[in-house]
Amino acid sequence: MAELDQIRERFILHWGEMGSLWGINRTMAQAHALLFISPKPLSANEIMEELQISRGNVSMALRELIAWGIASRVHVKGERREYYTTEKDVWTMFRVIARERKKREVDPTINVLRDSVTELNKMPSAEGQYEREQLQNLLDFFETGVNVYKQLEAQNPNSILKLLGTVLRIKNIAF
Amino acid sequence: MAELDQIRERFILHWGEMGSLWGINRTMAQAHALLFISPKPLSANEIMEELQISRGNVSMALRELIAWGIASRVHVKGERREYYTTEKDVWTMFRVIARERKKREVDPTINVLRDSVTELNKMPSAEGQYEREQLQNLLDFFETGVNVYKQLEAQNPNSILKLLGTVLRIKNIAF
DNA sequence: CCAAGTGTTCAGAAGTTACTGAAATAATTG
DNA sequence: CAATTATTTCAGTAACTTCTGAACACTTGG
Repeated sequence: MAELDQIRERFILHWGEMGSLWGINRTMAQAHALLFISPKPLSANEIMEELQISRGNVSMALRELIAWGIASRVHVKGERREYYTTEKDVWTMFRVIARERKKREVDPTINVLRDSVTELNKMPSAEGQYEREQLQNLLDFFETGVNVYKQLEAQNPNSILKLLGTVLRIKNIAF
Repeated sequence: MAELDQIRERFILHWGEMGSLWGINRTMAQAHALLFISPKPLSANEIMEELQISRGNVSMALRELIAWGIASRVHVKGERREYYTTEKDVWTMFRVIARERKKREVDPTINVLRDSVTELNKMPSAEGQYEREQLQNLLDFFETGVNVYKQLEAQNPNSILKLLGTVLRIKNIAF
C-alpha cells in the first residue's frame, strides 16, 4: 500500500512539473493527476489532504480545471459535500485540451498575423517585403495546422487511431 | 516606415505573450520574433535597442535560443562583433522545437509512466488496478504520439504537406 | 435560528522567475 | 602588449505568480 502511494505520488509530482513547463500552474496539474488516477470522485477535503495544500488553493485549482473543461463536479447521493472527477479517457482529455489551447493561443495568433499581412499588403511594395513573406509563411503554417485540427476534432478516438495508422502505413510505402 | 515598425512591434509583443503561455520566457520569444522577421542578422546591440532590454538579458536570451537550436551566430566579414540569426523556414523551425520539447518533456514523462506501470504490474493483482489502467492508457497515448512524431520527423516539409493532404482526403471519403 | 460543515474570494505573504548592471573575461587591433 | 571593444556571468533586485488563511456566504440538521 505504501508502494502504491509512492507510485501515485511520483506520477502526481511529475505531472505537476510538466504542467509548469506548459504554462499550467503546478497545483492545478497535480489536482488533475490525482483525479485522473483516482477510481472515485474526490472531495475538496481529500484533495487538500493528499496534496497538502490549502482549502482556498484547492477551490481555485478546481475552478480552473472546470473552466478548461477537464474536470467536473459530481453529486454523490446522500452526501452534502461536492465531489470532483476528471475526464478519464485520454484521447478525449487531449482533444479538450487541444480545443482550449487553440482558442486561447492559436486563434489570437492567427488574427494578429492576418491583420499584419493585410496591413503590409497595403504598403508601397518595396517596403516590408521580407516581413510580409515571413509573416505570410507563419500564417500559412498555423492555418494548415488549424485545418488538420478541425478534421481530427470531428473523429472519435478510434477513428483517429485508424487515421494515424493509415498515415504510418503510407509513410512506410513511400520511404 | 512608422507603420512598418508598428506592425513589427505588434508581432514581437504578441509572440512574446505566446511564449509565456508556452513556458518560454517572454524576452526569449521576443528576440526570436525579432530575428525571424529581420531580413538580416542582428547584433546584440541592435536587439538590445529594439527590445529595450539590458545587454545581459540579450546575452542570456540568445544563449537559450541557440541551445534550443533555433538561432545561430553569424560572422559578418570585416565586422568584429557577432551577429545572430534564426531559422527562417517555418516548418523546420517547428520541427526543431518539437524535437526539443519531446526530449525535455515527453521522454521523461514516458519514462515515469513506464516505470510506474512496471512497478504496478508487480503488485498483488487486486491492488492498484485502476491506477495501472489509467497510467497504461496515458503511456499508450504518449507512445503513439512519439511514433507519429518519428515518422513525420524523417520527412521534408513538402512530404509532410502531402501526408497531411492525404489524411484530409481520406477523412472526407470516410465521413 | 443557531451551530457545524462546506465552498468561495481575495489581500497579503511566500516563493519563483526574469532582468539589470557591474565586474570579469575574451577577442581584436594599432 | 596596452587599449579598445565585445561578450558572458552572476549577485542582487525587481516583477510576477502562486498560495495561504481569514472573512464571508451559503446550506443543512437539530
